[in-house]
Amino acid sequence: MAKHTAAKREALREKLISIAEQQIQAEGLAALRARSLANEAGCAVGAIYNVFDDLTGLVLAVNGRTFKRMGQGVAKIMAEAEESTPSDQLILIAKAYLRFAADNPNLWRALFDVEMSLEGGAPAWYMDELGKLFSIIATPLSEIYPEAPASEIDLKTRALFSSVHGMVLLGLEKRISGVPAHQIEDMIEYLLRNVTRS
Amino acid sequence: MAKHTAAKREALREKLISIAEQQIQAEGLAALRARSLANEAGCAVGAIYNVFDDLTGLVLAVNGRTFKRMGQGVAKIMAEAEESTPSDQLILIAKAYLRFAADNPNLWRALFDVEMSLEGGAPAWYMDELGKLFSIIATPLSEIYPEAPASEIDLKTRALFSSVHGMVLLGLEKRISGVPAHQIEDMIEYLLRNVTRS
DNA sequence: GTAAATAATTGAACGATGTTCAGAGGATCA
DNA sequence: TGATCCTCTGAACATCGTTCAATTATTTAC
Repeated sequence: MAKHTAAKREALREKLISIAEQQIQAEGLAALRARSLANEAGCAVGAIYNVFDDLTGLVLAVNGRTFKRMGQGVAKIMAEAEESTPSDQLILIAKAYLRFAADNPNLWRALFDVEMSLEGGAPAWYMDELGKLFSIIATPLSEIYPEAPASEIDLKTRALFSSVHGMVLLGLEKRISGVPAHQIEDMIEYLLRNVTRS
Repeated sequence: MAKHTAAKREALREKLISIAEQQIQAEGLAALRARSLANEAGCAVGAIYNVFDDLTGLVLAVNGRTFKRMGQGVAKIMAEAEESTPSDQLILIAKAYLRFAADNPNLWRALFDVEMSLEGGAPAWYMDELGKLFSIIATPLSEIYPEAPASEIDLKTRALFSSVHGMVLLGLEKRISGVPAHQIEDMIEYLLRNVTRS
């Protein structure tokens, strides 16, 4: 049984991620507490630091799950929309993004609120996941602008993703300029319909 | 001299706001420390709480200044662009917003990062300042859509502001998908030019 | 002008927080 | 079985925002 400790380690890791996920979902990233995590996981506070560098590492693991779920949701929408026009596809993707954010507000916010001060920025898989999302957007965009070079498609992709992100972000933000979800849908529809018409 | 204490109180208030403003500008909102503030202001930590409810109150005061400066910057651009087409005006406003954010990244971020958990959300003057920004955007939009009812102009205003905000936010975010400032300008130009063409 | 009342200021103390680390305990391997 | 390694423990540490009894300054009342 040479793998006993490794298995226990992995079990604790998964357990902590699940508990943190629940906690963030229920109370938000800012409410995450090391002592409360250890309590619910049935371990000592120090054990957390044997599995993760710090709480940021744990949150990044939670975000990995969130990214995966979000990616699956968006990919599923795209699979169902093979026949639609590129413009409709973009709108469907954006609405799927909105729906995910509206259904998982705290987990979604944690994707962008986590403190990543150390070193050169986000970890590689973070950028990978973002890249996947971008490439899903780039596909219909390439159909709309068949002559455009890759650099231009990339710029338009970033522009559209950032715009939709902004509408979702501020639209869901109750304290600033929050609006009903159907209004956010209308905003998305207005923007994308007008940008992408030829 | 019945006003001595009130004057001193106001002086300390202004001093604290200025110091906090410097600190946020230099090191970011997260680096603000009560003890460091008191040190630089030459008072005890407790004195801060005689002038502000808590550090959030102080940050809100800093944000008030920031909002004012930003509003002036945008208004100045609009004054210079009376002759331009509505579409060009929108682009100039957005670029002024970008320039302000790029020139004052930490103060600009503090506008949205400050924790406003208490009660029903942002203070009234916060919404007022946002309303002013919205009405500046609504003016050229009303020219582009002269037949649109107010509710529709409002929706489009929110859509465009949120979109530009998103592009500036993610564009300036080094760790996620940061890009050179001129690329953000290109993104803004692409989006607004295409949305607003008739 | 002086005494009483009111307000501001102080800084040690409080309760949290994330993180660490010496010691204890269990797993692994020769 | 014994030696070695790794993990786990939880008290201790440094730091944070915030409080509050005591002290000092200012204002008011006479």
